[in-house]
Amino acid sequence: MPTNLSDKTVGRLSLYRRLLNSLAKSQGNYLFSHDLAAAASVTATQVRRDVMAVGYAGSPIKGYDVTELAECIGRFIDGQEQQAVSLVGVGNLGRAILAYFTGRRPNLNVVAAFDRDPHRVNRVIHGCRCYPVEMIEETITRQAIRTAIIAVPATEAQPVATRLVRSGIRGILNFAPTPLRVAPNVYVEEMDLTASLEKVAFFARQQSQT
Amino acid sequence: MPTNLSDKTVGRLSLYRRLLNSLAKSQGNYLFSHDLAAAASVTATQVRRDVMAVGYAGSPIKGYDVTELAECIGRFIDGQEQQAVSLVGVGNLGRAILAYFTGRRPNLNVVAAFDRDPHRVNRVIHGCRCYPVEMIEETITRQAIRTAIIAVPATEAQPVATRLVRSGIRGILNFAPTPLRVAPNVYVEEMDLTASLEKVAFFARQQSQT
DNA sequence: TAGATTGTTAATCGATTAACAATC
DNA sequence: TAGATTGTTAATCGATTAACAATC
Repeated sequence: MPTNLSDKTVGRLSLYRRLLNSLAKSQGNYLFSHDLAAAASVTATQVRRDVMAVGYAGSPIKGYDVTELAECIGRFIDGQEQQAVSLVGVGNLGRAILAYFTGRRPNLNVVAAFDRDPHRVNRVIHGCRCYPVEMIEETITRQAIRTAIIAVPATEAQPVATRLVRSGIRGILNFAPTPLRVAPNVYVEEMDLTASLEKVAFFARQQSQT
Repeated sequence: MPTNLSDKTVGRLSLYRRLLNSLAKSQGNYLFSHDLAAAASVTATQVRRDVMAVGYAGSPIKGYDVTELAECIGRFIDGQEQQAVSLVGVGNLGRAILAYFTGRRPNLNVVAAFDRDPHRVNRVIHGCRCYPVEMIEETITRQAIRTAIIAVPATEAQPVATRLVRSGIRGILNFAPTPLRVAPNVYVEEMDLTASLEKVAFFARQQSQT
């Protein structure tokens, strides 16, 4: 119902859902906001605010029904039907991403992978069919795929992104170490491993000096 | 010199440095703030603010000297000596991370990897020696490593993090899909691939509906 | 009821953006 | 000089946090 959810809120909701599923086993079927907050490393108020955003109401005595809340978040994030994902770049990182997501989210499947290397195409890798990059437009349009993961070298990321958007992609998870410029109606999440590791190294150094 | 740099600022600086190195080849040796801004997908004011933070001064006529600025940022982020990194978890994702960082940053090397699986230990993978997890404390303490990457299953992430911090680790890049709770003097960067992909899928769905 | 939690509003905090005098 | 950019301050924006009445 709330149409404008922030980036961060959606990320936290995704995390809550997973935590709920694992907490339900160890703890009971009811949780208070501070239980969930502790598991997610956020504040209890933040949890209340986020849960409120999906329109689920807890009880002041019992707290939140774990099963119902998880389902409610699921309906909210996943929508009605299954969502197909495509992957461009089946190198070391691309294959690891494929393996990572295989069977992890039932409603979120990588159904098509693309690569330039002739040795990788026309094979099934981690249960996903790998096509040549020339077939990006045709495959994505035909299967009406809206989400893509980019795991190609930095120099190729922008042209690939442009082709993807032209084919109908509206959300991109970008592992290439360069920012993408796309139309404003396309959501891009940058996963810059180099920048992240440098940040960690920087603050680690700073901490150990004090 | 500026002691309190924000998380995001350091990340952008890391990006600028890489962009500068590649821009220097295609463009000249001087760049204006809006050139760098366009490449990094931020505003020119943001670039000026960030550059100012590392203490480098540009010229109103020439702009920024690409080589000098890149070196200045490098000195700032990397510090004086090389920085060693450790990796825990040499599964699909761990190996891809190893391959990714090998030779990419000269000052940032993964020098020790750890795994529970006897088939993976005591081997050299992508140029990095792999030890059994029992040797975490000894190895990290002896080599005075301050930075670590966690790529183990969610259930093992917290105990691994605790051991790492006890051994002297002060910065963690966490790929395990669960938030870590550590002492406040330890910097943790969460890399939650599942949450990121769900975010992308969510906004892609929302965009294509409008 | 008393107590702890809930949904929700108000205050705070920090980062981003806009604006402008100083500079070459 | 005129012009475009710089460093830097002030205004804006948004998210987080704190506070509180309502609820079981």
